[in-house]
Amino acid sequence: MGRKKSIRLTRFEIEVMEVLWGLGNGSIREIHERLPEHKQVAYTTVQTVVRRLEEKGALRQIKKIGTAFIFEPVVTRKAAHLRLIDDLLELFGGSARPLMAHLAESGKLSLEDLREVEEILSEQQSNEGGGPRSKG
Amino acid sequence: MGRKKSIRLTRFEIEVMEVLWGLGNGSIREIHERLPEHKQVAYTTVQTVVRRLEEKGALRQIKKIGTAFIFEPVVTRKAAHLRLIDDLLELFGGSARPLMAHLAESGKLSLEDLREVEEILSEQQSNEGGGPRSKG
DNA sequence: ACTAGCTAACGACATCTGTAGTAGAGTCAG
DNA sequence: CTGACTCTACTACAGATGTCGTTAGCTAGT
Repeated sequence: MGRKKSIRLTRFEIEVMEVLWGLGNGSIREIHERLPEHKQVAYTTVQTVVRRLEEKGALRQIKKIGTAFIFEPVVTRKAAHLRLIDDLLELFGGSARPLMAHLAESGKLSLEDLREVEEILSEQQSNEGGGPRSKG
Repeated sequence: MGRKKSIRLTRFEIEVMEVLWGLGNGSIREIHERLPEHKQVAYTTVQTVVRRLEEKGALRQIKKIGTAFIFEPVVTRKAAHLRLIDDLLELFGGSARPLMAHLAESGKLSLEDLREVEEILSEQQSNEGGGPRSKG
C-alpha cells in the first residue's frame, strides 16, 4: 500500500480540481471555460495553477491533442475532501463532535441529513472488517 | 446594524486565538507560554501574529500592565469556528450533507455523536416559535 | 512552405503567512 | 538615578498563493 502524504490544496486549486473531477479529464482551456462565474480569471492563471497542481502531484498529463495537454486527476475528489475535513477537524481538537454541534446550531443540518448519515454508519457496521479503521 | 465581515483566520492565528479564548485575556508572554508544544515559536513570532490579529480586528488591547499590553478576543470562538466551517462548506457546494457523509465514511463520526446532534436539533425545533432570533 | 492562431513555458509581482532579529523605550529593584 | 530587564515597534525574509504578461514553438489550413 502506498502511504501517500495527502496533498494540501488551496481554495483556487480545489476549484480547478473540481472542474477536472467533473470532466474526468480535460485541457487547460476546458478547465478555464468551466470555472464558475465568480472565478473568471485569465487563461494563464489557470495554466499556472494547473502547473502547480502537477508539481504537487494532484493531477498529471495523460496525452496531447494538437498542441494542448490533456490532464487527469491523480488525487480523487474524495481524498481531497477528506484532507480538507481532517485539517479542519485538527483545529477542532480532532473530534467531529464540536463540528457537528456547530453545524446543527447554525441550522445547516437537518434531521434528514442525520438520517442519511445514520444509514451510512449502519451499513458500515455490518461491513466491518474491510473498511477504514480508526487509528490514533 | 453592524454586518461584520467575519474575519478569516489562518491556522496559526487560530492557535493563538485559541489560547486567548482559553485565558479570557492575556499578554503576549502568557499566550506564548501556553501555546501547544508542537507550536513552540519565538516570542516575537507570537508578537507579530498578535499584531496582525489586532489589525484584523480579531482581538484588541484592553489595558497595560507594566510595559505589557493585555489583549482580549473581539471575535468569539464560536464565530471564528463558524467561519471556518462556512468556508469549508462553501467548497462542498454549501451543503453539509457531503461533509457529514465523509465524516461518517471515514469513521470519524459515531452513532453517539449523531444522537447528540439530534438532540440539539430537536431542542431547536421546540424553541422555534419564540420569535425571530436569527442573528448572526 | 507560410502564416495565423493556439499552447506551453517562463518569468514577474503583490499579498499573505510563518518566523524571527534588533533597537529603543519603559519599569523596577537598589 | 542607574543598571538590568522586559516589552513594544520595526524591519526582514522566505515560501505559498493568486494573477498575469510575454515569448516562442507547434498545428492546421491555404
